[in-house]
Amino acid sequence: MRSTATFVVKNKVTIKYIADELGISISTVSRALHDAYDVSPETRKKVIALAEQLEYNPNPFAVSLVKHQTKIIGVLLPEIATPYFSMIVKGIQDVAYGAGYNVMFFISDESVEREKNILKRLSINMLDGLLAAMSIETMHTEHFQKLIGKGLPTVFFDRVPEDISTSKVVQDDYQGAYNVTEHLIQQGCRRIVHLGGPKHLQNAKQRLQGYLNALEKYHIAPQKQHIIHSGFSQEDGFRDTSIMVGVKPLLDGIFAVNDRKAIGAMLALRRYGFKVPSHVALVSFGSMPLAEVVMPNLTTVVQAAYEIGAKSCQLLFDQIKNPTMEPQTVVMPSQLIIRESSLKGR
Amino acid sequence: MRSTATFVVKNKVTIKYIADELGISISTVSRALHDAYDVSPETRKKVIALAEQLEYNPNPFAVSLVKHQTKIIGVLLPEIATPYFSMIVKGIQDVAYGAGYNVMFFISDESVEREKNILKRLSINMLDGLLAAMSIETMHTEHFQKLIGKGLPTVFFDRVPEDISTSKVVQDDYQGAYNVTEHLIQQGCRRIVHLGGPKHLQNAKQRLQGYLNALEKYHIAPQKQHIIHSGFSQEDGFRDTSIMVGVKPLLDGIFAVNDRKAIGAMLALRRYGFKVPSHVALVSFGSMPLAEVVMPNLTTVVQAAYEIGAKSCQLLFDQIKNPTMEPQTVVMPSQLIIRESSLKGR
DNA sequence: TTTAACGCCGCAAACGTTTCCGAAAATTTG
DNA sequence: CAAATTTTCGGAAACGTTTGCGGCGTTAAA
Repeated sequence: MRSTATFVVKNKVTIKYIADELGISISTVSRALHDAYDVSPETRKKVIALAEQLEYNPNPFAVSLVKHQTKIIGVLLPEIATPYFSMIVKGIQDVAYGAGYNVMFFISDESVEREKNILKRLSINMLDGLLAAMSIETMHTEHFQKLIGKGLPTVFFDRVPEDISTSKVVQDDYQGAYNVTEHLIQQGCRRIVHLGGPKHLQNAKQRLQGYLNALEKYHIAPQKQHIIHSGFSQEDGFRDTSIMVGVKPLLDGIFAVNDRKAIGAMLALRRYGFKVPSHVALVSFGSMPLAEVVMPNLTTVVQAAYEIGAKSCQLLFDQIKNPTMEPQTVVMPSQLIIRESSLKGR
Repeated sequence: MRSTATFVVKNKVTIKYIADELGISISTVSRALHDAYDVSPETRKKVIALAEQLEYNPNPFAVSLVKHQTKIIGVLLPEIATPYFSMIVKGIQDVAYGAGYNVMFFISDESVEREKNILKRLSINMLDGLLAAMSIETMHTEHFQKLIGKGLPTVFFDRVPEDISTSKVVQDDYQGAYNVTEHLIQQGCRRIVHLGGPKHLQNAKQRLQGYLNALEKYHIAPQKQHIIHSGFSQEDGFRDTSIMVGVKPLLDGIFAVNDRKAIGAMLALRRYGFKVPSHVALVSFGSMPLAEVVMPNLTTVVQAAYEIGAKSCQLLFDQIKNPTMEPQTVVMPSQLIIRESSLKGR
């Protein structure tokens, strides 16, 4: 026996309902609710009481329509299911929540095509601002420039474009790479392989440069065959390392561009009978959790993922508040954490 | 020398602008844009052409106001920075994007207080539906019930309430726990410790029950001192295991309620000189990546995190389309993946 | 030729707010 | 007591859409 379809009607407590209930006008209710001028204390009290009792919430869309602000920011990132990016998301989410903003997520899945579609679909007047990290495939940035040109406050983080002038938040990739390479050298490594990221990405470039400069500082000639570029995945690390173990002169250290790749490298080294760190010292860039879980623990330059997210969001709010603000590039300091995977000498 | 403040005005191409430009009325423009009746082919062509040229996007808020639907779903979860939940998020995001929906995220950070605040702040008419997983602390569910009572379509996943009748998506926790415990027994374990989750959580309960029933099946009397309940973190696993290694009769197997806890256990075992798996076999529940990265690789019941997210989202859309749909509970099958950490015999 | 039908279009209401402006009521001032 | 001022309020426009309805001009039917 089916009951006649009962349509659950969404909560209809509007400002008009309150006004009718109290026998006053909607404008008075509105003013009472924002502790504004032009309303007597008694009326205000009555309105507020009833609003609380009825659990009145203003319709955010109606408000947005007239106020031209949405209290929503967009976050566009290449992936979410890695510790690094999910930690960034947490940082963003925390400061946005604190500021009373809602967060809308978009994942490009490392595909420019999808990135473009997302931006196209994303109506500009839905967002007060945008936080973005580009996909690996993103070589050109017109799709971003168009949105920014239309007046959408934007801050890039991690994967930042070179040719757009907005605020940006990045890691100190260069210094981190320099330090960790220097550390390898001090451990006695002389034939250090660099498992690099995509060539065109700024942070990958910076890490490569840090590596090169550290070698130069110690008068070690960089070897072309010791540098290999690919993506950021564990599989990339595994494959590239499998190649590298066949290259002469034989490697004695690996600097991976990120932690997933380092883990791929570790697995490959084990597969081919190399011991870490005695045969090959291994270091990487990464966020915290992974590095402490593998055996041996990974020496890494830790990326302050949470802080990157939080800072980006803060910067975005600054710019929303003050649209004429000068673009600002924040470089988060990097910190070298030495663990077992690189400790040869002993 | 400062230029006079130039206020970047957001894109003002509205339906009205197009109408004026073409010398027709806004209603005609609107109808032309939705391939509706009552507009001549030529007019439609002109409108569409101009709209494309101007990159017209309807203001989603104005549309929402009149249509009473927002094309936004909310996702409330206890944390984002773990592989399990971030994988779920990816699943959600994928099907939502495919369906033309936007996703708004809220993180309770495992705090009921924050959970309640989020729900309170979340205006019901901003969302077409809600996907939710409860925080660890959540014992009562009135705050959810209130929203659902107001007519917000809701689907719970993973951390589901017992006392609310909505659609739910969960893991087959019982069967997974049974299988993995049986596997331990078949490996020769007889004194199996269970590192349990919070007692009141349904999935933790189910896993405990699977463990108990497997023991019973093999006529092994469960020992009270071999069962310990706490949270889900690596630290919890480390601490609990540190306690357990002092308990008599001495353990020979560990079944951890999730992978982070198992890793804590592994670290503790190593610290106290126990070898995995020869002294103590170790198994857990978990999403993929972590288990393959630690040494020895972890035997786990894999949680189909991506699928849980995707399925939940699908179910939510079904319910949005058909509000009178019967609530439905989907139990995702679990799969036991045997790796090194549990292989004693040999 | 008159009437009915139809294709195409514009008007206007509605969605739920905020806010400007003017009016009524209450109060103060001269 | 009249005038001026202040306090409190309601009307109405505006935000950008969608959509029901009525009107017009053209064509088909009677």
